[in-house]
Amino acid sequence: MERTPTIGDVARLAGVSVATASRTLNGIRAVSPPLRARVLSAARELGYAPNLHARALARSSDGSVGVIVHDVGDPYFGEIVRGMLRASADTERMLLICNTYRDPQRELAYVAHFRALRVKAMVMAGSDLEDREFGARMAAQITGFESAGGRAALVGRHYAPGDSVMPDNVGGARSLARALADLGHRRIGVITGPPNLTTTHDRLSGFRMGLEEAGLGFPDHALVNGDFTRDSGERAVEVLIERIPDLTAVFALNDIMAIGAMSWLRQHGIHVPRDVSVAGFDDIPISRDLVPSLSTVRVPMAEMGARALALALQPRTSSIRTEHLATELVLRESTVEARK
Amino acid sequence: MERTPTIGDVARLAGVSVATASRTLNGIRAVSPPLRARVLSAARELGYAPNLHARALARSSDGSVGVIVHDVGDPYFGEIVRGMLRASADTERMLLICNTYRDPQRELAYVAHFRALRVKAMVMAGSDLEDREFGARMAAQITGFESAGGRAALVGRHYAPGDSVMPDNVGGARSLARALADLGHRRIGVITGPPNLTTTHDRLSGFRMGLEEAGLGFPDHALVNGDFTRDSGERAVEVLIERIPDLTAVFALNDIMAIGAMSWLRQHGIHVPRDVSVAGFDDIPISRDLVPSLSTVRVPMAEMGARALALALQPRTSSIRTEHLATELVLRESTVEARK
DNA sequence: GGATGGTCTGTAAGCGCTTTCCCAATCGTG
DNA sequence: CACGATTGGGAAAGCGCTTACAGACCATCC
Repeated sequence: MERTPTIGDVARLAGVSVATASRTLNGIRAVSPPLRARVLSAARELGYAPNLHARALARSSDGSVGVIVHDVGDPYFGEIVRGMLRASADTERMLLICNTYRDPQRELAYVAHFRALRVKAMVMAGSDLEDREFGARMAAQITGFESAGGRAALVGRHYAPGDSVMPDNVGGARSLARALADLGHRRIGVITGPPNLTTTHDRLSGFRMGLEEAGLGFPDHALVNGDFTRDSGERAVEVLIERIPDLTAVFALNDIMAIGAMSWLRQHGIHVPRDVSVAGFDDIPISRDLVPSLSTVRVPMAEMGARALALALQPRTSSIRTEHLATELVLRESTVEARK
Repeated sequence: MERTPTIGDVARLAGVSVATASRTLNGIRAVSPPLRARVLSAARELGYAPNLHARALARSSDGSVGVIVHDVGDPYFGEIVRGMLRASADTERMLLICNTYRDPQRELAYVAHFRALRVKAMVMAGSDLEDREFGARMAAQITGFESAGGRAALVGRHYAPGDSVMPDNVGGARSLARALADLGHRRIGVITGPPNLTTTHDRLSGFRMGLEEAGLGFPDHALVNGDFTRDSGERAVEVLIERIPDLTAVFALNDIMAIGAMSWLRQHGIHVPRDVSVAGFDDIPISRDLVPSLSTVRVPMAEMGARALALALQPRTSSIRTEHLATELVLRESTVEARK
């Protein structure tokens, strides 16, 4: 078990002081070519790699950015992360990615961890909770982080006190509602997300708004809670069909649940879209490859990630900035005219 | 821009030495209850969070584990990462996850970065390249890392000199080949992965082996290169159909490419499975929800991730350990008897 | 020729934490 | 009651790096 070489070893081998070695290794100009060459070759010879903790300590921040998402395995967040990675591909910048699995405690723990790591910035994606207690603690964390010089950017959050990028959930759901109404659907079931998420709230109220504009009402029993997972979509659609046997359309608040719903329908001999139309939200990559391909609302996930990262790396402005990104209705095969 | 409180501030406020504060905060060695209480309340009052870089420097390692995968957005790697996260959920352990997008340079850079961070262990998932130069450099990195006390574990790699977990690619492909042969398929096209990946190599040779056991040959022109992405599957199947118009089955070396292939076939009026059977490999979560549901070979991805992490956290043994995990043939709707 | 200024280089003081070493106080025991 | 054995707490020495600060050297200019 050898000792890892330090900058002191490099300096000694090169016959210079550690200061000179450090300056050379960091590319600071004022080092004469001969010394510079000696240092570099010494470093190479020893296989020297700087200890980043020591560096971060001395500089009192490493340049890395903390990223907090619900689950990178979920295509929605996967795309957001991909966008961030693409935007940071060329730089040396390190992204630290954490999954909360929607556990608020874990989320707070990660924020604390990132603060302890003195990251340069944090990006948090995923709807926040409509929970005062949680919101307050999160706000306190973020404010503390920023007042110590950190930067925070958010994706799709309303309440947290930081710069954010927001997809137009309300507008997207609204145009989807109108599209369904135009297709003649009158008995529409909705599979929601967790009731305390702002995303759920927004998509739902946009949808309701769209229906009302078309002169349609929307009974409470047409609403079943899901939790944004495939299996919950499967379970929810069963409840829906039981409650409203003559349903003509199902709107799931995200694509994953729509996939679960379509699977259940298919297994129970209910043809999509002939018997029941199905629509989702997000337009995750797989949606176009489903059979039938899924009608949905496209959310520019990768772009949201990239923009959020950019926001997080820009210096702080006096006012909080919010960038709104448009969503786009994508009608595919899974929605057709309502049967009579 | 306030100064972040340090352990010194806590100690001062509590009226004790930093040593006592540190001991209290780390729960190490008995500190008398009154002092302990004073320290804890001082820490709470100041909102103290230890600087992890300083801690890592003093302890000469933080406990974190570096994870290198091709792309977490790819369901295969997503599941592996999920397995690791689940296995480390209860611990304080931090996983640092990096995407290489199969860029060997980036992969080497990440390894170097993790060494510089003095991580406790690294887990690398994804087939390695059959490239001597790259292999040598990677081996040097890993050996260096381990001889400095680090631990390395690999998922699905042959050559790198570390403990590893390996799915039985050969066996899985072999039983799939036999299943296709049993269904009467004689003209089978194969969509491969990148030719220099060991995974490609193993799956292909297993498949060939299975066919030969059934007394079938396998012409070169029935082979088209893909790169494990959906779009490459789409392109490859087009070439295949052009070359062998009376094809009865297509085997894609992973599910994602099978999805692309099915999409192309569908768009060109070729019915799966009636006209052409399609099979994949991996059994990613979406595979069962496809229409038709996809026949494939199940690879226990999450378990591989969990096992690899466990391996990485166990102390090193004198000999290299390799855990083999079984794969399992999963026949679904996308494969049926060959048409005459 | 000495003062002036510029360019390199080295010395040393941190960055914030852990941990060894040591001392003082307390305890148990014959 | 004296003694070693324990125990709790503090001083201080690092961990490996960056970066003022200052000193050395050389060329330039009046």
